[in-house]
Amino acid sequence: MNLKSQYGQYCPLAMSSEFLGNRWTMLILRELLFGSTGFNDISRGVPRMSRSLLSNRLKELVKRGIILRQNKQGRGQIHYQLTEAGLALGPVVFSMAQWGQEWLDIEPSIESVDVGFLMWDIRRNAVPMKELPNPFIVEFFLNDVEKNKSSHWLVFEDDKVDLCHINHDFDVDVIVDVSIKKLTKVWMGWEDIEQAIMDESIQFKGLEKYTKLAVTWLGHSSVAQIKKRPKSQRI
Amino acid sequence: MNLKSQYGQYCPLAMSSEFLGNRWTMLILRELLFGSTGFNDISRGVPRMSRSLLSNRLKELVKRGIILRQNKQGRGQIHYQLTEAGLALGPVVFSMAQWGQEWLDIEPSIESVDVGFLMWDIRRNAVPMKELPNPFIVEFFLNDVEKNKSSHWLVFEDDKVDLCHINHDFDVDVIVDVSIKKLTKVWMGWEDIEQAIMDESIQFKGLEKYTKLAVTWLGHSSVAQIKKRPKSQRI
DNA sequence: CAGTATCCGATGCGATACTG
DNA sequence: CAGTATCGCATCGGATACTG
Repeated sequence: MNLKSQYGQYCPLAMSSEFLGNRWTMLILRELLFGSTGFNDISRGVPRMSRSLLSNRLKELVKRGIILRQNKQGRGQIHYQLTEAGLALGPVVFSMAQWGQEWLDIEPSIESVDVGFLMWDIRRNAVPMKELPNPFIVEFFLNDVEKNKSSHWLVFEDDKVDLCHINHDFDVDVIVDVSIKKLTKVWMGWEDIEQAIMDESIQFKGLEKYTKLAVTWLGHSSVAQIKKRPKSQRI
Repeated sequence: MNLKSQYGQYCPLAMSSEFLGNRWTMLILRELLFGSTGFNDISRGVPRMSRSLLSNRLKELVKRGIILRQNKQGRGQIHYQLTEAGLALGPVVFSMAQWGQEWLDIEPSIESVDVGFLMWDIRRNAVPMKELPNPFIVEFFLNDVEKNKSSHWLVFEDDKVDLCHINHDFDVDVIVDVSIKKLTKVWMGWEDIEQAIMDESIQFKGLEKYTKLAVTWLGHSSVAQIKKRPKSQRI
């Protein structure tokens, strides 16, 4: 962990960049800002990051006063929590995400979407609804993904949402049949989900009283409401 | 220059971080946003960056659509200019600087201030005034800096401000006698300049009609108006 | 669950020297 | 002024295996 100044400038931008510019750090902050507190939860949000590096980064953030490492109720349950200064990084993280959503071309990013990451992201923003049974179980069948990774289950229970990659003989209420690229696009707000339902590139199979609410309980990315620039202007 | 995706996430934050997180890139954007267009001007804003690396970064930014490289009026005069997407990064750069100004402890950053960088920064924000003669020449004498780097001249002429490190037998109007740490602090808004004038830790020597305007023509950092958190809360 | 230790290859980047 | 080419070290970080 490198805490010494690389830039040698008193400029606050330089001082902030000293650690915000480190590989993975912004993404870790995103996870924390979205509410993850456990090591494994954070790790699932940055699946390509090695756990040892995540460990180092978390230590650095503790040392810098961005997060606290707390051992709640003994039992090795560690909680990472943003300090007030860490919480104040929200606008920084958000402005960078907003710029990306507005200006960046999407094509490169959907070439190799990590299935696990997408599902974990969906779990995070899925919306429990009182109109749904308890539990309410949704199976995602990603029809263009290799077999052993193509099925995922979202379990709505007691106002929480869990994610599972293994079939536990669930009593599935709704099946979502869609390609991973299409799912990414509609969930990110890059394409209109109503249109995708119309042309059946995404299909919700189950009782109509549940499928007609799909657009709500599925949720969407927290930047989905930010409009992309027209294709010709993107970079 | 690495344009391939390191994070493998469609998340716009990850996509943006792919290049905004690169060493020096945010500082280069700061220079461009503040109006530098030439290679050497940009380079003076990032004095510890090697020129070959700056060259590479600029190329990358061109490739990504953040800046344009234009050869104005032939004659090898190259201008780097932000595209619309590049300009839109202003809020990102600013939010990061703002967070740093608000939350970061200043002590580490003033331990080893680069004199050249500070003077270049001051030049950028100095304010030409109609009440001043033309030219108006200010000598900075940094009384705690080694002799061959302690004197700098700011030349206000025709609504432009130039900086010089060599004594050209100037007709100096005002001499500023101050330590580099104190100058940094007041210029960054970390300490009150009026107070520093009172206790004579900064001294303006010259005709009173010019020295009494010093607080104005000296200017201050573009984040100086952002209040720091009380010392106890800083990190 | 929440990490740590070690290994080792890739590459980032600073230094230096050179060009039109 | 505006770069480019080359060298070589340092460190970053991924992979793997192990721990309480």
